[in-house]
Amino acid sequence: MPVAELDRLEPLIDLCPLQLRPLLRKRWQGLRRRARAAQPVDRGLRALARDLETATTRRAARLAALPSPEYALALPVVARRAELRAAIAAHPVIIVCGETGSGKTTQLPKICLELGRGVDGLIGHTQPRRIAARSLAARVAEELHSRVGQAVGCKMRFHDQVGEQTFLKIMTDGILLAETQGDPDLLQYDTFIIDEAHERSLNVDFLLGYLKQLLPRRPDLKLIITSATIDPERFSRHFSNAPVIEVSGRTYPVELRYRPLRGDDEEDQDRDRGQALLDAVDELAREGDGDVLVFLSGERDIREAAELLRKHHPPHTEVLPLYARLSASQQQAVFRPHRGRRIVLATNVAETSLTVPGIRYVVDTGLARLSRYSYRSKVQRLPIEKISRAAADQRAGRCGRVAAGICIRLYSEEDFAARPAFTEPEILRTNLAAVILQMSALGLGAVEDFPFVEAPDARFVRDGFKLLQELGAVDEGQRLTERGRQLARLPVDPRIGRMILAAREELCLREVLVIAAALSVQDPRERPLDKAQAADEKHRLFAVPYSDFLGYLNLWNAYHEQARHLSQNKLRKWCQQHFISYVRMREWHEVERQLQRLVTDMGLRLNQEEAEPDAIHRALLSGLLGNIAMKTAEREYTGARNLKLELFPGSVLVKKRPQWIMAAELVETGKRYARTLAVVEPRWVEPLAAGLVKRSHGEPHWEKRAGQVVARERVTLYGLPVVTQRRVNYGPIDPVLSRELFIREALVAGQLGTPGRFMTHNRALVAEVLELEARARRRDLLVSEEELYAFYDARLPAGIHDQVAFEHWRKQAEREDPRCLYFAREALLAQEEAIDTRQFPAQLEWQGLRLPVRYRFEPGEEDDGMTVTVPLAALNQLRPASFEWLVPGLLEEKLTLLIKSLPKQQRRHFVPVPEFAGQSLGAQRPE
DNA sequence: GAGCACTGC
Repeated sequence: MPVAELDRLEPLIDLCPLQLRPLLRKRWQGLRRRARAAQPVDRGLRALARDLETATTRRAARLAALPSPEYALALPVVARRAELRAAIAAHPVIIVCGETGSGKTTQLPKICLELGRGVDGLIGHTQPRRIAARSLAARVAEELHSRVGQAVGCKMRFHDQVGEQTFLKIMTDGILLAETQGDPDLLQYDTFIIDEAHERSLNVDFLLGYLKQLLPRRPDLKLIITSATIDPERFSRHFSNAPVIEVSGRTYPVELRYRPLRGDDEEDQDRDRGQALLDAVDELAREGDGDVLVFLSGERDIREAAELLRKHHPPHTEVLPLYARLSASQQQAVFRPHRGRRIVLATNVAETSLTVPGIRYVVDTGLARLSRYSYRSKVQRLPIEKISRAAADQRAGRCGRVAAGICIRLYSEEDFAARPAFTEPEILRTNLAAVILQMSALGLGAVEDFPFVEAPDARFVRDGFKLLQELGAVDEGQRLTERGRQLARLPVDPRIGRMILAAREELCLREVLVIAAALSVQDPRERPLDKAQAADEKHRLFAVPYSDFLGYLNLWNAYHEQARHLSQNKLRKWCQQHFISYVRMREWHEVERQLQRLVTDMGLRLNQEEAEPDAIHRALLSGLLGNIAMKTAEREYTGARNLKLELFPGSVLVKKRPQWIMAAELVETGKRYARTLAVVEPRWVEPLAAGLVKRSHGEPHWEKRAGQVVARERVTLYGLPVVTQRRVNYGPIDPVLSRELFIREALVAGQLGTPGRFMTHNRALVAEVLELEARARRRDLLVSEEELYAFYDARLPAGIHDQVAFEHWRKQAEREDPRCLYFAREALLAQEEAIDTRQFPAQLEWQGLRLPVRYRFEPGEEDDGMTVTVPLAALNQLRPASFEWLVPGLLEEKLTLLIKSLPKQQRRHFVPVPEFAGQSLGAQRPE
C-alpha cells in the first residue's frame, strides 16, 4: 500500500515549482527507504501528499495565469518568432544577435513566456545597468498590460519589485551574480536571458562561466545570450557551438566619412585636433539641419572643445557637454526639446549607457579613456587609446536611429582598418581580487580551471591572490580564510571591506561604515566647469585639513544634521547650494544602511562613543596598506615597490605635503596620482601588516648596559621604511651570530660587567702579556683574538648570547670547575721563547734615583718607545745624553738605525750592520 | 593643479 502511494506521488514532484523540487524529492526518497525497511511511513506520506498537492496547485495556478503576449509586428525579432521559438525549444543555449531596433531585448522575454517558460521558475533577464533594467521592466510590463511587481518583476540594489505572480524578473547582472551565493543552482529560474553580452563586462563574463558550470546540473534550464553583432561566435564556442541566430536591426544607413588629422607626428595632430572638429561640424552644417554627437575621450577634451565651438559658432547653436560625472540636471539637458542646432560633446556614456535622442550626425575622434590595471605597478591606469572597430561602429550607429545619418571619423580609413576588431574584455584589463574572492566563497574550484569565455592572464590571477593575501582573505595556500568569507559577504571592494572588518577592533565601525560607503559610491560633490571656484569654496566647509576621509564624514554629519529638520525640498535646496548631488547623497545613505545591516548580521557591534581620528585612520589603513607613500622630493612621493606618485590636486593634503600618506586609490591618468588621502603615522603600519613587512638588521654589537647583543632594526613594507633605527635585542633574531659577538665583545674584549673572578684574572693576564709586547716592541706575543675566541667558544654552550643566560650557565659550570674560564699564562703566549725582562727593566737606577719606565709600542705617537718619569727636583741633575742609551733591549735597534743613517763612505766599514750593532752593545753606559 | 563607464551579498 505505501509503495503504491509512493509510486503515485513521484511524478507529481516534477509538477511543482522548481525551487521546491529538491526538498520534496528528498522527502520522497526518505519515505521510500523507510517503506522498504518496513518502517511506518503513514504520517510522512500524508504530509508529503498534502504538500505536493499545494505545490502542484501553485504551479498550475501559475500556468493558468501565464500572460499571453501580443506583438507589435513591425519588429524584426517578432517576424522571426517561430524560428526563435523552435530554437529555444530545441537547444539549451542559443545566441541571438542583432543591432539596436531589432526588438531582441523587449520581445525575447515574451517569446519565452509563449513557450511556457517562467512557470516552473522565473525567466531571469539581466541588464548591465540599473537605469536600463528599470526602464525595460516598465516597458515590458506595459506591453503585457501589467505593472512592474506583478507579471514583470524588477530587482536591483535597493529596489526589489518581484512578487508571487512574477514570471519575468528583470535585474542587473550584478544581482544575479549576488544571488549565486544563496542559491548556487539558481533554482528560482527556469530561463535566463543575458542581455548586452557583447559589452563583455566583468559581470557578464563571470556569469557566462558560472552558467556553463551550472548547465550540466540543470538540464531543464534555457539560456539565451543576446549580443550586438560583435563576435557572437565566441559565445557559441563557449557553449559547445550553440546556434547563433542573427536578427536584422531596424536602423537607417550611416554614411562614413574619413577626415584624418593633418600633420605627420602626434604633436602636429594634437594641434590640428581642434581645427578638425570645427571643420567636421562645419561640413555637417552644410548637409542640413540636425543635431551632432561628438565623441571625445574625457572631461578635459570636452571642456576645450566646448570653448572652441562656442567661439566659432553662431548663437543659435547650443553646445552641451555630457559625461557621467555631470550633475543629473546637466545631463538631463540633452533630453530637453530645443530649437536650432545642438552639438552634444560626450564621452563613452553616449556609446552605451545613454541614448541621446534625435542625433543625425556623429563626429568620432576615435579615442577613449580605457581602464587598464597594471599588475606590475598595482595601479589602475586610464590611458587614452584608439577605440576598436566594433566601438567605432557602435558610435557611428548612434546617428542612424531616426533617419539616415552621417558619421565623420577624424582618422583615416587605413587607421580604422588597422585597429583591433573588438575592445578587450574587462576581465583581461582589471584587478581580479574581487572576482577571485567571489569564486573562492562560492567554492568554484581553481581559478585556472574555471570556464571563462576568455581566461585572464595567469599574472593577473596571481596578482589578485596577492592582494587577497595582503588583506588576509586567503592564506599562503590561497585558501579562503574566515576573514575572506566575511569579506565576500560585503558588497564592496575587498580593500574597503577590510577597512570595515578592521573597524571592529579599533572601535570605530560607525564612522568607517560611512567612509566605506562614501568610497563605494560616486563622489557626491559636484564641480560644474563654470562654477568650479564657488563649488570648491562650499566644499571647503566640510574639509578636514589632514584627511579627505574625515572630510567625507564631516559632509555626512552636516547633511544628516540638515536632514533632521528640513523638508525633502529644502534639503535638496541645501544640497544645491553646497554643490552636493542629492541623488548621490541618497545612494551613499542607502549603501551605508545596507552595510550597517550586513555587519550587524555578522555580529559586529557599532561603537556608541565617538571614535578617535587615529583609530579611524588605522582601520582605513588596514585596507590600504599597499597604498601608503612617503615624501621623497618636493612634489614626489614614493609608494609601494618604489612607485613614484603625486598627490591628486583635489585633495586637502596637496599643499600640506606631509611626510607619510595613505590613499584610497592610485590612478594613472596624465601622471600617477594618489587620490583621497590622509596623513598617516608610519608606526601604525607594522602592527597592521604582520606577515607583510620585511625586517633587516644592521650594526649588531654588544651593549654592556643592556647586557645584550643589540642591533638597529629596519622594517619595510613593500620597500617603504616604516621603522628605522630601532634598537632590538638581536639574540633571538640571530642566535649564532649573537653568540659570536658575545664572545668577541663581551668576553674576549672584556666588555662584560660580570662578578665572575675569571674576568679579572683573564684581564690581568692579558694586560701582562700586552705590557710585555710593549716593552719588546713586538706584536706577536699575545695569542691572536681568534685563539682567545676559540677558548670561550669551546666552553660556552650554543644558544648563550646575553648576560643573563651567561651568568646562569657560569654559576653551574663553576660549581664543577671554579677555574673553568681561567686562561693559562702559557696559553696566552704565542711565542715559546720567553722575553728577558731584564732587557726591559721596569725602572732605571741612576745616581741613587729609581726612575719608573713605561713602554709603549705605537710608532708615530709621541710616547712611542719608553718613557721615563723624572721627579721635578731631580731634573737638573740629569744629562739628556744619558737617556740616549735607553734600555738594553732597545739599544740594538737604535744602533742599527744610527749606522744605517751614516754617509755611505763611513757606513761601508760597519757591514754587516746588525753584527756590528750587536757587538757594540757591550759598551758601558756613562754615569 | 585635475579621471572612461558600470555593478553588488
